[in-house]
Amino acid sequence: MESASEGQEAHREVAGGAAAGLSPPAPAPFPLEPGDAAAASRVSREEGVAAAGAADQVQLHSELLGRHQHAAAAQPPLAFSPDHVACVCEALQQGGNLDRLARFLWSLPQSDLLRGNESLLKARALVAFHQGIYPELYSILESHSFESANHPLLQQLWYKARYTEAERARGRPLGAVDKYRLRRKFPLPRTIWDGEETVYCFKEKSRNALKELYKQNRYPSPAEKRHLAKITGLSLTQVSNWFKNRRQRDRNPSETQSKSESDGNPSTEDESSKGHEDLSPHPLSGASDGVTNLSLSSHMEPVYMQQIGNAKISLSSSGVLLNGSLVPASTSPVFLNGNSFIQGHNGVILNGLNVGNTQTVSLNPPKMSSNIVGNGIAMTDILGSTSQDVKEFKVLQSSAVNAAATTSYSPSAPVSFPGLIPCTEVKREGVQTVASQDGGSVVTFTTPVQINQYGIVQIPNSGANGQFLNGSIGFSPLQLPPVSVAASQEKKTVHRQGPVAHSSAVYSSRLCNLSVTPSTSDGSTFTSEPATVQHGKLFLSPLAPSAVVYTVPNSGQTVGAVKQEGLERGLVFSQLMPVNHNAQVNANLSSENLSGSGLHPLTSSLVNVSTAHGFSLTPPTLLNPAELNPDLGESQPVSAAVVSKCTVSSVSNTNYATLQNCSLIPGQDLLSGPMTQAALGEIVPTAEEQVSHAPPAVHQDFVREQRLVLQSVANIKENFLQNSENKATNNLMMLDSKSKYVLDSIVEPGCEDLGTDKKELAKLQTVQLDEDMQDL
DNA sequence: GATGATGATTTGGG
DNA sequence: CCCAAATCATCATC
Repeated sequence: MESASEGQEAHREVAGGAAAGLSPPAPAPFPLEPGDAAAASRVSREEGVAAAGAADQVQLHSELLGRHQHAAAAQPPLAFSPDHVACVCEALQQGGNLDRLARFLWSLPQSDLLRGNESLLKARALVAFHQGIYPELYSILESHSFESANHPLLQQLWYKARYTEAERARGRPLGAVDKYRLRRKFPLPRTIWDGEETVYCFKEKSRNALKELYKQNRYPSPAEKRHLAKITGLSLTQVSNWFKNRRQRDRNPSETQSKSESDGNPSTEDESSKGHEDLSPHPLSGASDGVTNLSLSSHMEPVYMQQIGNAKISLSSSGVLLNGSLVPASTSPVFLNGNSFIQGHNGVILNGLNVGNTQTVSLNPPKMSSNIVGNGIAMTDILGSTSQDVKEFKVLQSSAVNAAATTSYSPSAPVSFPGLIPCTEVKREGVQTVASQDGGSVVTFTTPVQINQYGIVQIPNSGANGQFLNGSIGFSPLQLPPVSVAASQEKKTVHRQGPVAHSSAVYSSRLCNLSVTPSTSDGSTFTSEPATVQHGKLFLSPLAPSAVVYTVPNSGQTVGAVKQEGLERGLVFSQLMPVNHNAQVNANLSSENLSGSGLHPLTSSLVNVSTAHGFSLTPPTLLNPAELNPDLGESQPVSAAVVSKCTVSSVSNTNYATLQNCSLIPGQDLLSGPMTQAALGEIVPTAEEQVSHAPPAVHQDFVREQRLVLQSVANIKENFLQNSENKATNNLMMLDSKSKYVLDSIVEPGCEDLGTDKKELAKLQTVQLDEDMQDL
């Protein structure tokens, strides 16, 4: 309840909340009241104290300097870097001491170094608001494009300032309608708003994500909810409430609510949203009736959607997701079953996770080929998919125009995913390679593909390496023994931060080795290219022509368990980085299995498969975010960006261990601004990580290198270190297609990760203060 | 202001 | 703890 309220408040504050007059119960998102204990408490303990201390000292320092040098009429020398200033600003902001913040700002030199410093601008905006100098506030807000992390706060400032102005002008409190009109009259500047429509506190994107999952599963598992919450930025409670309400309203046909979502095409949504009244809660309810929805998301391309039997199939160049988790497709994959998936060479992802019983996804030759593979443009974010795309089953043939790659699935033998629920199969009948238009993509399924609920993909090698994808991607006969990582099964709540976060960060930022311990045999199979297993570490190198990784061996999982919880532990395979004739696979085992940490298994299990052999898409095309999607924000999950930036980082929070594609973060900030670190959540910065913020050189190496590395958390640290040492040669990157969402959910910029800086600052200022005192 | 949409809350059951 | 059902509160729109 509390969390719900909190979440609601938080969102309302951010979104339309302003209209309601900013309900007071919840702590204000920003401390406007000096001495706000709640705000102060938001500063993490150690760091917070340190920051506050530093801030105090800096404040004193600046005041002293001001007094001391007043006579000289000289601008006090900048005793600290812009980052330090930013940190102090943050500390003062969080401490709610705006008056002091104002004085601090006032005392700062008009240094160019500080110009453009976002924290400083934010602080100035806060001060302007606090002092009622609204024109200045508006000017600040409109003159600088702020990071999305600061949007909520600044948006609120914007609206509240407008309200206050109007109230003063009218001499009476504003009503909801008045505020609504003001919001319309003074829309948020794009500098503090991503442009995404927000209705009822929920962003359209979030709604779409919820709808997507709802269509496939009206009763998402807790894990799915968590994942959804993560990617939507909503709280778990909100997600649960949403599903609850949605189910309820779907159940009540009485309501006119054929719903806005079903708006145009009720028929297309009925299967999933209506007619399920009798469904009993079941994680696979969506599939329980054999209905599998392949949602489609497409931004600008025509998409073809076909419904065969009771399966809905939506395809798009930007990625399709099946059953559950929305995973942004980087290269236009087809996601089957969200959490874990296998992505083929050109973007076909077959996820083994409970695709459902007896689900058969038949893909019509021509259509499927062009759609699933129609990958050229990929980059579109799934969440960005307009519900219309999905609703309107009409969709149409995707113009393969954009598809530049050709992928053909033509295994000579059935591709089976052992362990998968009975008869779950994805088959492409009428195996025919569709001639790609202008070299477009072609996907051909000659044989049924079976996926198991663990995301294990076993593709019975059909002779010649079981050419599965475009001939360039084959399945090696090699089958590794079931992998299980010896790890404590401690509850997540135990070690959330600290070591866990750290290891996960390291882990994700530099993929190293996968320590696998052949053990339990739950049917898990790992199919991959030649690999070597040494000392519990599995090194899969050069994936040669074929670079499709499958499997998600999971120790301790009951074969029959078709629980999505378990599914989450599967590895997630995604093709994020087509690299020239190189194959790279990064595998990450579930953190839960690996370390028993609190890392979210779902996101912590990521595998990137980069296979470029035979890749026909020209790197530039794929790697240019702007081209892919001009609207992509800096936080968009553009795998290509990684290639260009070559900076890898990771994000993890209490529940998540996410492999972070640093390119999503403004490179400069990442490299230089500690504040960005803060934005990364609970990652514990380490020397190794610092190193991971690799120089451009990494990119080169990365591009050239073929590597498949799997690492277990058990060895994460040491392996990482090893890799650090061998950085020159081992430049690995873990890309996470979900990064964006992770980033989206990041809040609390704070100074938590600036511990070092702050301490140094504190020291510095202390020394200076002492000196000043002595002078005085 | 009326109305519908939507998120949250409460209550009761399993 | 999750769910369903009823209900409340708020928002968005006309």
